[in-house]
Amino acid sequence: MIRQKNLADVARLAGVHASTVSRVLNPETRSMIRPAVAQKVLEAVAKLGYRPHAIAASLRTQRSSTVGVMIPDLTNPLFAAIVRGIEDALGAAGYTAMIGNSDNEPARERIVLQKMRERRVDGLILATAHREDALIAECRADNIPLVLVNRTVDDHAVSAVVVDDAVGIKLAVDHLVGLGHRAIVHLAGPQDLSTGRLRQRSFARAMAAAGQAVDSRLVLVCKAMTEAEGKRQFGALLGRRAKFTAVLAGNDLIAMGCYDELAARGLACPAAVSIVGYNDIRFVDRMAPPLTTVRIPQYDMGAEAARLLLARMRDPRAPVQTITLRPTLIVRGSTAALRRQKTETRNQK
Amino acid sequence: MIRQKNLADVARLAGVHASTVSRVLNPETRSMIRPAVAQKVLEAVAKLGYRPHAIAASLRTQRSSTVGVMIPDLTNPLFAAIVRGIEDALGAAGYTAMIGNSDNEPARERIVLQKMRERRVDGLILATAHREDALIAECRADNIPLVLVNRTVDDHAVSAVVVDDAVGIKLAVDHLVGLGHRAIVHLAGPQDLSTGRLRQRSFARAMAAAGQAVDSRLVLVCKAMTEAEGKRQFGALLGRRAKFTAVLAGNDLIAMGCYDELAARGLACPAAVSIVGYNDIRFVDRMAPPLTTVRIPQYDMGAEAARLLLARMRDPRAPVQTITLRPTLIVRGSTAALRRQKTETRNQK
DNA sequence: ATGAAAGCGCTAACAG
DNA sequence: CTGTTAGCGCTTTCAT
Repeated sequence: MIRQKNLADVARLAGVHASTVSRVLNPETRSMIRPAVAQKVLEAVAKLGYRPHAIAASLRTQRSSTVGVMIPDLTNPLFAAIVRGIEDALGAAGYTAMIGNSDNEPARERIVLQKMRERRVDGLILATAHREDALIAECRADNIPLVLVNRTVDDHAVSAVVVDDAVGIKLAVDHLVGLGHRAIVHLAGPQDLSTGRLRQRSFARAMAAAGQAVDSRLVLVCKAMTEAEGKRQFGALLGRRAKFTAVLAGNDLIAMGCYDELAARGLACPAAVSIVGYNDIRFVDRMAPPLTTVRIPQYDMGAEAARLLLARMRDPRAPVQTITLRPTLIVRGSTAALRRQKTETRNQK
Repeated sequence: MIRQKNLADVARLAGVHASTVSRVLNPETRSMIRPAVAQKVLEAVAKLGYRPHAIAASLRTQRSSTVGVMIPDLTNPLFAAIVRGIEDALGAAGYTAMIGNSDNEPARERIVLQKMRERRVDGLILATAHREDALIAECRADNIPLVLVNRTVDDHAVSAVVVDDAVGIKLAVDHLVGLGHRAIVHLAGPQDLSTGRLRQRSFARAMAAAGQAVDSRLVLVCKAMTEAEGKRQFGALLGRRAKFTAVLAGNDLIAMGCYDELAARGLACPAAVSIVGYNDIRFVDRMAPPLTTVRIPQYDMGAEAARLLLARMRDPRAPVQTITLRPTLIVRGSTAALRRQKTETRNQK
């Protein structure tokens, strides 16, 4: 690859000094230069096909215009949607996202974060928060602008964009209770995640508010928010012949795991069991049956997180705040009135 | 944010020169330094919590260790999977991916590419190739290491990792013909994309090879590989009362659009129409009905593209090559033998 | 085996 | 309004 043109090359051709070229090219300083000169400079730029050297500029300005975005896994549609929201909002402000996948492994989290900080990202958006998170504490101590998305930390010492899970879970529980369900299973997410924990607590509260007793044997904690783990836990429950008529899953993937386990046992949803998911990730509306789930504004969460971070990067003393977005219930085919499924439930063996 | 530690800080504490610290920290030059000194340096590094300044290093070495990855849309599971493959393979070699979404808009493609080149990416992986692509021609002229993935260009002047669509389409056609289908629709992708074009031509050839005449009225070209466009084209076909019993869609999303249109008209798949997709993106196995489709090794395509690029970046004279991976047919519930659906097809209005 | 010095390309005081 | 100058933090030749 041949040497790219630099400011000096452009300056020479335009018959001005390099700093003049720099000023022409920077919108902030453009007005300092006489239009006639600016014109000449722009022509030289075009003629040489000059491209600014962002790395050199970063070194000089001590700003990379890059934001680190760490998520568990890009192939999870939830995070893909959040990332798009982040990228679009950052891009509009001239920032670029540097994306890293942690696969929910703390070791990888460290590596990814280390790499981002070596590249001197101006800020971080993390979708990987644990309720108590040493890595996040470190970032905070180092005073790097930081926003969490989807999950948050227990001490709320960091800005975050989350969903009102109390509302979301209540919508789901009331829907099921309204359909006549009483024995409702909750397949909670990991309890070291704010989402897993809050949804579980909200489940208990919502049931109480609906005048229903929670059977603690019907609350199981999944070790991960995955289909495999959902299937495993739900399978264990079915294996011990628990009595129930509906399941509220910690997220859509866990709900998918329930679908799998039901299929494996020849049971039908919603005929034998009603199932509600959480998040409304892409494609769950096309499943068999279409999944009733709690919709959260995935793209907007990302965009909002980016905006929060942008504000923080502009003004490092911007206040820590948690933005809580409202979820909505999307009723589809995976839930049905108890009456209709009663007989078939008895066939459960 | 307080000033981060630099090499000079570490050097001072360790009582050596900054260049010595640099040599200790670089695996390539580590052996130049006496172990005792290296030890002292490492201690100073740890004590100060020194983090290398990747941007400064990049400016000096003229290598960013970053690769630009442009895709149409991250929320399309096909590209999310490809990106994961790319990221994992790049990461293993110490490179980072800078991801950009084009949304299939040429204007955005230009902007994204411009940004990547300003950041001096060491190479590019593009999943956005058009059969004739001016942007790619530019990159080639500028001699930047470049690999295409999924799609390629007509002149094959650029390295690429693609799928053998002739094989994939033939598998699909033979499957349908084997089920007794004769009047088969092909909803092709855009003809300015290698995938859209090649799959359409392969469809004609595979039909011929199977001894079937292609009714040109049954071949429609979608303007985009999306659900909406699939639904639209398929709807138009149904609107004009075309006679057919099966559809081979240009990709899974187009197939989803067919599902939508059938549902809107109260027609059943596969009872009224058999449908085959392409790509086997995540979740199509859970649709109603589970989609019969051609599986392509999405993650591996990404990983392979990254490896090709890494080789090219190491040795700029590495040969241009196209790697063609084999697809497989995944038979699920969206296809059925003709006999069973015959009567219902007649009910089509 | 280590230090000294230069310079990657840019921006931002400062000078005029 | 434009030029001069210094320096961001690092790597790498060159010297010792």
